[in-house]
Order: sequence, then structure tokens, then C-alpha cells
Amino acid sequence: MAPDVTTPAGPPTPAKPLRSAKPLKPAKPTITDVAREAGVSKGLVSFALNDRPGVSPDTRTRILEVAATLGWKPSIRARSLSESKAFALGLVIARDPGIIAADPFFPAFIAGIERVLAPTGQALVLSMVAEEKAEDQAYRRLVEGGRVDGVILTDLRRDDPRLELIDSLDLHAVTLGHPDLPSRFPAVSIDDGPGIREAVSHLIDLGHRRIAHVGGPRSMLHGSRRADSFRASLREAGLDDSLVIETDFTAADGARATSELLGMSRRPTAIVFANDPMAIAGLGVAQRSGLVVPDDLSITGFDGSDVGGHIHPSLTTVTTEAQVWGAAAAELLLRAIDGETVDDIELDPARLVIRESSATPPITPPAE
Amino acid sequence: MAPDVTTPAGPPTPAKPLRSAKPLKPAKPTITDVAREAGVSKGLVSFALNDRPGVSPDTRTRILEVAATLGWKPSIRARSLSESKAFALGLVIARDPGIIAADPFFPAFIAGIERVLAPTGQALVLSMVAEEKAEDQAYRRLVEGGRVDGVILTDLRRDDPRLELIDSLDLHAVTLGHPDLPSRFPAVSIDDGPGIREAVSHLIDLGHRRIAHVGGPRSMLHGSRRADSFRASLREAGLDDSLVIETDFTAADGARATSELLGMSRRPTAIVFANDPMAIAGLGVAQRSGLVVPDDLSITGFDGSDVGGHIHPSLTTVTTEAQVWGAAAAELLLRAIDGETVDDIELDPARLVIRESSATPPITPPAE
DNA sequence: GTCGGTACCTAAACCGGTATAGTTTGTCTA
DNA sequence: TAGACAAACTATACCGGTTTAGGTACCGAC
Repeated sequence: MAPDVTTPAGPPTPAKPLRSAKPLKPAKPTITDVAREAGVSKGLVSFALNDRPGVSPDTRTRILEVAATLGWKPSIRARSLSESKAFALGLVIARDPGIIAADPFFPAFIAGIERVLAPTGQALVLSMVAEEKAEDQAYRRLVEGGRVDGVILTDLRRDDPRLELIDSLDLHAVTLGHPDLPSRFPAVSIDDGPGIREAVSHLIDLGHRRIAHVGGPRSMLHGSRRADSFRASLREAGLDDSLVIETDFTAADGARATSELLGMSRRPTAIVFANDPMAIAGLGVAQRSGLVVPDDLSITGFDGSDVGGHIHPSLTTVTTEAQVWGAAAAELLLRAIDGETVDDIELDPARLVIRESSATPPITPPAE
Repeated sequence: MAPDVTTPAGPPTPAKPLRSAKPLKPAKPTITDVAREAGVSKGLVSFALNDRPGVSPDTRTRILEVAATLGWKPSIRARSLSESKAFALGLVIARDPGIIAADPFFPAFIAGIERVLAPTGQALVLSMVAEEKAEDQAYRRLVEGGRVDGVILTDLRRDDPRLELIDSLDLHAVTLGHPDLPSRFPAVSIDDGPGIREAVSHLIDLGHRRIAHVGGPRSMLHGSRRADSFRASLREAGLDDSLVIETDFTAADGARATSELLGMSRRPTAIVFANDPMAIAGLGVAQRSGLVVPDDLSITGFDGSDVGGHIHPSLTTVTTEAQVWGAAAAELLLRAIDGETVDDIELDPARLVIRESSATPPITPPAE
């Protein structure tokens, strides 16, 4: 037999140095493959796989078996196009990464969303933008290509323009907390009020009379609502409610606010912070200026963090179940997308966890 | 003509009470609408919109104008199906939400990814699972339906089974850090070594001779590498390198490890922690047991957090630029997906930031 | 005058599902 | 024994893009 000239004779070709040593790609099966293998039409396979009537029991099991042995998995891409659905939810976080990093809320919240989404085969598309002005674009990007079926709106603001935007984009949504505008979107909310009130009355019970609040931005609804609850609690007790300082939720700004409060001629004996990172930073400022917490100054946080329980003194804080929020929001949104008319959900109110950073005030009021 | 009995005659049906008061939905335009409006074929519109040759300049501009006035936006769903691409990247985070919450790394990392992704129109699909065993499922879900074109692998472990898994799933990937197995995936890495070495020699320069390390899980590569660097630095200085305690990265476990170290007969005068939350918890333990930091004990953290700079004393730490990591990883992965052959990227090594929690050790060594 | 080539454009297939109209088969009824 | 009707199944259109195979028209060249 003549040597084959097309492939030069010689030593057996050494295995060519593939970057990936995979010779043949499995080429994952489509519904057409299943149909051919089962000897039925494509449409019938679709029926069988979606548990719809009009398929004889025998045929149905045969189709399912073939699909299983072939390892068939539905293509979300095809299904998306065909059903005009994305099978995904969107979450846009519009905060400076530095702030989010310090805030234990989002990771737990996202974990809660995932817990609900995973079993349904849906996915979470996350978009994180630094500035609020880029937020519009983020939502537009998500919806324009049809990437998501709905979004979860966090960090609601006063007169939040996103409500209008989402509405105009014809998208489903749920809000975290009740917006201050009429909204056609269901809301998942926790009443911050009881937690703040608990914190304030805890401090009053201990004997504090000058209590300050280091709050979040008033432009954010939960920020302003915590401040409102704080003021209301103090007024009801007949105390001065004017010691409220607004911050941007960062540890740095929390430290600044604390310095300001401690520099007053009649400084407060207790400070209620709107989140844990600020409380921890405030604790640092107090200690730095020679005060002993809680002997000279009591401190409470919000949104219980892991570290708060381990610092010295450990932080009295108001805990919220971020995971439960996430799960509830995802569940509600999925149902809304499914066409159900859904109602708002009220979750259990935030609760105070008393630890070491709060105690009776000094007997002689400071600087008086 | 006999009255139609199928639809009973009667007053005109009143407008049904819509929940949304939007009468007509805009029905966003497709490429076919553009084609009809511009008087050309669908295919030509596709050519014009994708800057491909074969379209006369006049026609091209006309098509683009029509597309603009109609407000046409490409459907990612259709494009996905047609091009067999998802136009999305996946990130699976397999840690307990509590740990992630305390760790400032991920938010910044994700922000970095977004910064690269947003301009390209791609999206980030996030999956967060609590247990490692659910991880496989998470990756499978992402890839099966074709939701992502590639994934970013964080928290590499020893003999990480995911490398094999991703490979078998025929997916693109980048790893954060070099895996300990041969891998066909490009890696983005920061050498933790210099940061740890800087921290150790900083402490040695201050006069410390008994230095301990509270490290991450040895099963995680960056955990064990930090520990290795720590040991090597000490050995090179001729010091005891045996004081290494393994933790799970949580503040609670950091506190436990610190207690253990401080309870020793000859306790260390300095502790190098593998992350900031553990360092802060460790600081709490030290203070609780009556030690003054940094006079009696020096402490360093890792992965500089926002709060670390505001506690008292402020935390000496090793900073890593998580945002830069994220951006680099996303960029690399996009290029790999595009078919380019890409090389590993080495980022600037982590650097020590000296603050207040490190100082000269006490003159009389403790408990001796 | 026609041949070849290029520039511009159309028609139609394709991606992998779902939805719907229509066909076959069998059974029950009149 | 035809007609009605339901069950089981097939064929095909459709979602909205991309891609490829053709098809004109116009050009210069021989």
C-alpha cells in the first residue's frame, strides 16, 4: 500500500500541545435531539417537559427518559426569547462601594434573595453604581435588553425618581419600605420605629436625659424615618429632640458627627447611631477623647453587625433580619411577575439587643 | 339580521379598572420595525447597526436615524440565542452570609467588576450560597441554561474541585490568585507576601520577638499563603514561627483565637490577623482582658476596612485594592471570552498602612 | 457587446425553545 | 355506517436578532 502523501509519513505525530486537552466538545443536546431520539415531534417534547395535557402517559415517560439520558437542560436563552421573559431579577445598588463595604446589610440581603431564587432557576443580576446619577442608566441597561423581569428597589429616597422611571419602563418592582409617593409596586417593609423607640426608652430608663442621634441622609427614607422615630420618642418623654446630626452613613462621617456632639458645651450622655459602622467609629472618637463607654457615654448602633458583638465594649444595637427581607422581597417580586396581585408585606419590627455599650449615665452631668 | 346571541347585546362595556392607568404600552421596536420604516431588509439593518461593510453610506445613516428616532435597542435575548452568547459574567460567592457581611472585600470587588462591565453592556449574575457543597449546583445553574459566558473564581481552595468542574462545563473563567493545580484559566493575583512581610518586619523593627498569626482557613489558598509568608518572614529573622492559629475568618473565631493566644504562659506581644474584622474582634478581646493596645500588645489587620481607621486605637493593616482586582478580573475574563489568549495579571502587591495599633513592645516581656 | 467583478441589497435559514392550527386515529353515538 | 368528538400527535409559525446564499445594477475591460 502506497504511503499516504497527504499526511507525511514519519513518527506518530506527538500530541499537539492543546491548551485544553479536551478533544471533542459534548455539544449539549437541544429539544430537537430529544424529539428525534424519542421519535416524536419537537412540540410534543415541549408539552411533555412542561407537564401539559395532550401527551399519553407512555409517550410522556419515554420522552422524559430520553431527555434524562441525553442530559437535556432547557436553554434559558431560547426560552427567554420565546416567552419574552428574562427569568431574572435585578438589584441596583447605588452607593459608594466604601459605604457598602462597611454595611453588613447587603450581603445578607442578597443571600436572602438567592435562597428564594435558586430553587426556581431564576438568577439575580446585580448592578452596582457609585453615583446616584448613574443609577438611571443602570436600570435602563437592565431593562432595555430585557435582562430582568423586575427589580428590587432599595434605599428609597424622598420623591424617589426611580418609581416613575421603573413605571415608564414597564417593569415589575418591589420596594424596600413604603415610598412616600403613591406607588403601584408592592412594598416589603420593616418598621424601624419600634427598634429606635426601644433603644431610646432603654436609654431613658437607664436615666439618660440628653440623647443624640447620628442619622443617615435625610434624602433616604429609612434615614429620615429613623430620625423621625427618634424625635418622636424623645418628645413623648418630654425631652429635647434637637440633637440630630445627618451623615452619609460612612464611618468617617459618623466619627465627624460624634466629634461635633462631644464638643458641645452640654454634650449628650447617649448617642443613638443609625448604623453599626458609625457607632463603632463614634466609639473610637469617644475613647480617643478620653471618655469611657459606657460610663461616660452610652452608644447604640443599628443593623447588628458581626463585629459589633466583639468590640470592647460590645455594641448595643438594633437588629434587622436582612436575610428575611431579601427572601420576602424576592418572593413578592416573583409572584408579581407571575401576574398575581400581591399585597405589601410587613415583617417583624427591628428589635433592640442590649449589650455593653449602654449603661447608666454619669451622676454629675457632663460640663455643667 | 338576527341579533348575535353569543355576545349578549347591552350597554358598551365600561373600561375595566386597570391597576396601572397606562392605556397603551409603547411596544418597543424591533429590528423589523426599523427595517420597514427605513424601507430596507432586516438583514441590512443588522449590518448597518453593527458597522459592517456592504451598506452604502447614505443607507447606513438613514437606518441609524430611523433606529434612533424609533428608540430601538437591541434585544439581548434575541442576540443571546442567535450568537450563543450570554453577554454576562457570573460570580459565585460560597461563604456564610455572616462572614461576607463582615468582609469589606466583596462589595468593592463587585464594584470593580461593574466598572468594567457597564460600558460593554454586559451584566453580572451573582450567586451566593451558604455552604460549599451547594457551590457545584450554583455553577451548574449558571452555565446550564447558558446564563453566563464565564465566571470569576474567588476564594480558591486547595485542590479546588471547581477548576475541574468549570473545565468540564466548557466555560471560561479567571481565578483570583494562582491555583495550586495546573489550570487553563488565566489568573489575576496580588502577592500577599510583601504585605505580610512588611507587617512582620514592621513589628520586628519595633522590637517584637514573639509574634503570632491569626490566619484564615488553611483550606483556602490565600489563607494558607498568608500563613506561609508569615512563617517565612519570622524564620528569616531567626524567630519562632509556631504561633499560628487557623480560623474561619469570622470575627467570632478571631476572638476565640486571640483568647487562646493571650492565655498562653508566654503570650505574644504582637498578633498579625488575616483580616480586619478578626483584628477588631481581637482588639476587643485584648482590651477586655485588661491589656492596652498598642502598649501591651500590637495588632495588625488585613484588607483595610473603612472602620479600621476609626476605632481606637486605629488599626495598622495591609490594604488591598479590591476594586482594582475586580476590574482586572472582569477585563481579563471578557478578553478570554472574546477568544484572545490572555496572560495572567499580577497586580501591585498589598502594602502596609501603619496606624496606631502597632508600637514598641512592653519592656518587660509578659509573664516571664 | 458581453464578460467579470464589485458594491449594495434581499430572501431565507438559523439559534432553541413555545404556541397554535391542523391531521390522524379511535371510539362512541345515532 | 356515517358523523361527531376527543385524544394524541405533527407541522409550522413565532420570538428578534445574525448570517449566508443569491440577486441586481453598474462599472470598467477586452
